[in-house]
Amino acid sequence: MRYSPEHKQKTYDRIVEHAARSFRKKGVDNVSISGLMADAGLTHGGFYAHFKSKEDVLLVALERALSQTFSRLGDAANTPGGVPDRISALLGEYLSVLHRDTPDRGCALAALAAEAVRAEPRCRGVFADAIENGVDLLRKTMGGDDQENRSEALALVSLMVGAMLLSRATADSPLSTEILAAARKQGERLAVAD
Amino acid sequence: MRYSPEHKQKTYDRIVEHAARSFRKKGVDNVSISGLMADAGLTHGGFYAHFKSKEDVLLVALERALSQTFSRLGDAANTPGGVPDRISALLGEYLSVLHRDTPDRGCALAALAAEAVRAEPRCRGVFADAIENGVDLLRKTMGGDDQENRSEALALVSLMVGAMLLSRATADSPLSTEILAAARKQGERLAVAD
DNA sequence: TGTACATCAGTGAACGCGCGTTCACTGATGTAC
DNA sequence: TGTACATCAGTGAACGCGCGTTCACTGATGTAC
Repeated sequence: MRYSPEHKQKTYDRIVEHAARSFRKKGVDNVSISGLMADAGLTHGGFYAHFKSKEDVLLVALERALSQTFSRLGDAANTPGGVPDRISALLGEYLSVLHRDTPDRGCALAALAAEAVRAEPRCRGVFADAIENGVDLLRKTMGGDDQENRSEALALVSLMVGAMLLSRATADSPLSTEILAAARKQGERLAVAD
Repeated sequence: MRYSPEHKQKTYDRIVEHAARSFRKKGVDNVSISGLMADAGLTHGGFYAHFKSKEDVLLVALERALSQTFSRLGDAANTPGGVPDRISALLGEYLSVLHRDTPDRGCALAALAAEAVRAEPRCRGVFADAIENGVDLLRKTMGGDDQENRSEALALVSLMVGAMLLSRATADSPLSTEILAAARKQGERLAVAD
């Protein structure tokens, strides 16, 4: 079956999209090549026409997942209003119960950072780029661009990712939503105070 | 070989101690029962004289790891000086390059939260207790105990865990130590400001 | 005190299973003439 | 326009491997008498 010129690209995209979701939902080691290909409507052997290894698809899937997350956060931060409103919208989007309960569509840093780096050290470069993107987005949203601003943005990213991680780690306790609310509140304080 | 009365307890402790380190170092799925028992100087079959399953030892190992971490943090916070000094000592202990580079001896929330909850939902209870312990320690260190204080403590725990996670996820980039420094600085601001 | 027996932590072969990867093959479509 | 051939995305059997768990067994020590 020799397919139309853009067919292979479409298949590739389909595999990456399913991989980006599965890895975030199940963790690196609980995703199998067979499962990924079945999700994409294919059989396992064909995987190697697109990727050299499982680690390769992980890397590409992480990039896709992270760029989708930043695109969504950028939209949220584009809300009308002043700096406090925009910061509040961005934090509200990230630190939501919906985000907590749909890790397969959410931030790959919160879902996968520890595992992915263990499985494939090259992930560190992808994560570093993603964090810089997050810092840029936050600095633009906060306004100003001095050194203090960068330190605040780095801490805010850490706070957001950490709160999502801990909220998921306690998902059946009242603590879970309490963490989200506390991170929103203190995050706003960090971002808005001079 | 029937052993002396306290022999079994010693073996159990030895397995749990090695498990607590291996899980943090390698992740849940990359620790094998055989490896664990070999670390403890035993063969794999004997594992089931001590635990019902791999998930059971994970649960116990997490409890041990977390209680060791809090004991160390409590010592650090017991430094002489005022509230800012104690907060600074606690943050400095947690947000250190040493902690980043020795996950097998460090905080299990930063190393394992995402994976462990996926592998064994009962871990959520262990993590919730640990976070409450962290919050208690921070509130005592900050002084005061009103509602705002609790919100600050929850955000500080999230900031600390998130910063450690991201610092490890970027361990070969300049960003890694920048994250640790930013979290120390902004963490002190959060804790000390009223 | 001496002897027979019960205990049970630890051994190591065996189990069924799913994994990542390889490979000979298929067959619809693009290309050469 | 028609025909022969090359391409290569996708198929599915097979590979070697390590896993968690089970189980019949061992043998040093504690207990019963």
